Amino acid sequence: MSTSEQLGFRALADPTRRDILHMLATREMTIAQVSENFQMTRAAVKKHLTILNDGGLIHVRIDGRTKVNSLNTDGMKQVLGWFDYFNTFWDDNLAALKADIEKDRV
Amino acid sequence: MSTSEQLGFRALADPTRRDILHMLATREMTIAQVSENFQMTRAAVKKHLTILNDGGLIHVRIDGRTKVNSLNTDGMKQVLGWFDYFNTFWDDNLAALKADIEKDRV
DNA sequence: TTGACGTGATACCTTTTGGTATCTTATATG
DNA sequence: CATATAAGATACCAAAAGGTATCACGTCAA
Repeated sequence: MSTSEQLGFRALADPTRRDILHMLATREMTIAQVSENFQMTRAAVKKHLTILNDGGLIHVRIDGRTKVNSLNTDGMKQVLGWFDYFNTFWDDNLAALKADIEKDRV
Repeated sequence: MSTSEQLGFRALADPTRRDILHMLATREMTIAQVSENFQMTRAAVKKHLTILNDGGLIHVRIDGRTKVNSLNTDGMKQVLGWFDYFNTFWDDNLAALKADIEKDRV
């Protein structure tokens, strides 16, 4: 049952990567800009960004010698899609919450 | 700053644990029953169930010498709540949609 | 009570993960 | 061109994750 959200969930497992996603929600950032917000080295941040990209949660745009990272909302939705399975069994509150999170119906 | 979903995301990172959650969506199961669905040993399954319990994603009920595992929908909702942060940025019209959901149960 | 059975706990092993340090490559800019 | 700068690549390390094997504990049934 290898699914597309496989690497997405792995990417979300680390708190640093979840923080990065929250940062990218407000603005797109280069690797250097993201690194400024953490105490780890730029190489470590780069690893996290690679994992986020592998999970389809961010999009990378090349701009000269810089790379601009932005949130990939489609990837986030795919991860959220995993929770669809439970809709049949859960109460209406969850369906409402999930609909609230997704900006439009898949 | 909420870190309540911290262990929840870690628990969801493993595909075996996600499969277990899908199983528990339909019915509650003992450790032995869950183990029947995987190739790994019962001890390994027990480890996964412990991690799921630490993440607040399942609930364990003691019944004599057996332990019955069931889905903890509240824990799942807490994980889903992490995605709520993005609502402000994903869609400007979300506020209206949110109001519709709360009012009319769309 | 005696034993079987369901589960818990521990030791141990291998692979993965998260991190640093270092070197190389590519691109602006003087 | 020369040089500083942004990012990629690799080697390496410690810790965590995922697994097995094994033994101990509690509970049910004969």
